[in-house]
Amino acid sequence: MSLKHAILILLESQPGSGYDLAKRFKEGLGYFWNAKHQQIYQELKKLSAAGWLDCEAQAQDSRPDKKVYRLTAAGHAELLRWLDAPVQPNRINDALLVKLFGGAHTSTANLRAEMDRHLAVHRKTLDSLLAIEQAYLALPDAQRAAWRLPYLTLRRGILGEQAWLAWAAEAQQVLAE
Amino acid sequence: MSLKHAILILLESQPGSGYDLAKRFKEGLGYFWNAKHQQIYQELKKLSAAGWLDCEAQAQDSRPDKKVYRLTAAGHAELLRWLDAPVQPNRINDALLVKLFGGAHTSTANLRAEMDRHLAVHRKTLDSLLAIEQAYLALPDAQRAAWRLPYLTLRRGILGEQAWLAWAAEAQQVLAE
DNA sequence: TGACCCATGTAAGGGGTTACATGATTTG
DNA sequence: CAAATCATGTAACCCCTTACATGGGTCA
Repeated sequence: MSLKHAILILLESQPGSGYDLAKRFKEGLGYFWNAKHQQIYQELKKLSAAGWLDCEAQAQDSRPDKKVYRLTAAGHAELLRWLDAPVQPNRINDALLVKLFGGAHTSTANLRAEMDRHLAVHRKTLDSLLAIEQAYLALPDAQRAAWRLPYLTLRRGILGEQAWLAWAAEAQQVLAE
Repeated sequence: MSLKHAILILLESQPGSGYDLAKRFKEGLGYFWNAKHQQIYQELKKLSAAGWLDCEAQAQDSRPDKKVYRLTAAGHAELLRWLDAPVQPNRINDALLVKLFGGAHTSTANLRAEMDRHLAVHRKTLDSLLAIEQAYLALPDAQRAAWRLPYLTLRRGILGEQAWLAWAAEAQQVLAE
């Protein structure tokens, strides 16, 4: 899939370590691509083996050593190739919907409780996305222009979460009967 | 995850073969849970090994034999257990957003073409969901009541696709500049 | 005749999670 | 004193996709 290419994109704009990437995933890409550190370290190894990354060990005092990765020319070429190729639309595998689909076999109280749990998560996600949007909108024009494509992905998150919440309202009405 | 439990739900309401389930996935659950036949056959084997399904070979003339699976008591208990337990919110790994995020390294023409491809897919999906909704709304009250929970999952699909399209309109405006 | 439906699988490999493992430094 | 941050990994396992494999019946 495209964890590989997400990593290439992040390292293209700024070399970094695995730990570093994990943080950047949580912040920038986190709301539409998740990756745990274990997987990131594995991918970095594979990307290096493929010749797309160079790795330089960097000693630090009073901190563990780190390995700083950066794109090679081949890595850059691969990134461009991937960006040029079509990506497949996403499959969505949503366990909550499976549960609702089969919900006739359990109590509506249970389903309501489940919805409430998810509602809390989605509300929190939306709030944090809106906060990031506020920060973006407060930037000077030049920086806003530089971030306009990442901003589109943020908008996707916001519209998606708002739609989720609108649906949840419908669902709660049905479950209240 | 919950492919196992999606299968249990389908077989609970109606015993069937692997081929059969693959079709039912495409129709009923398909817009929020995807499964290829290869995986379904594997899962059926595992579910049988776990004692959750019984399998009965059924000979047919002028057609290949089929294996009809149905829930055991243990399978039914497992389904109830799963329905009672909380499910984790979904992770979303969306390659299109990764591409947009890194889109500064390619041409906007390329990004526009990519968006157009996805747009066509999402429009088609929405159309088919709306058609299913029309069929649902035309049902007599009693049947509508019986399908109200699956209908909620359909609504999720509709609201989700509409939100996607609204976002795409925003994105196209940005990419048109 | 070619495409599609019925019907079932194996095998290889990639993607991702969970559990386990270590150990110093900084902050509340 | 406890928790979080910095920093890196291994191993086992599950989930899922892709490619390969077979073979009869129906319909245009």
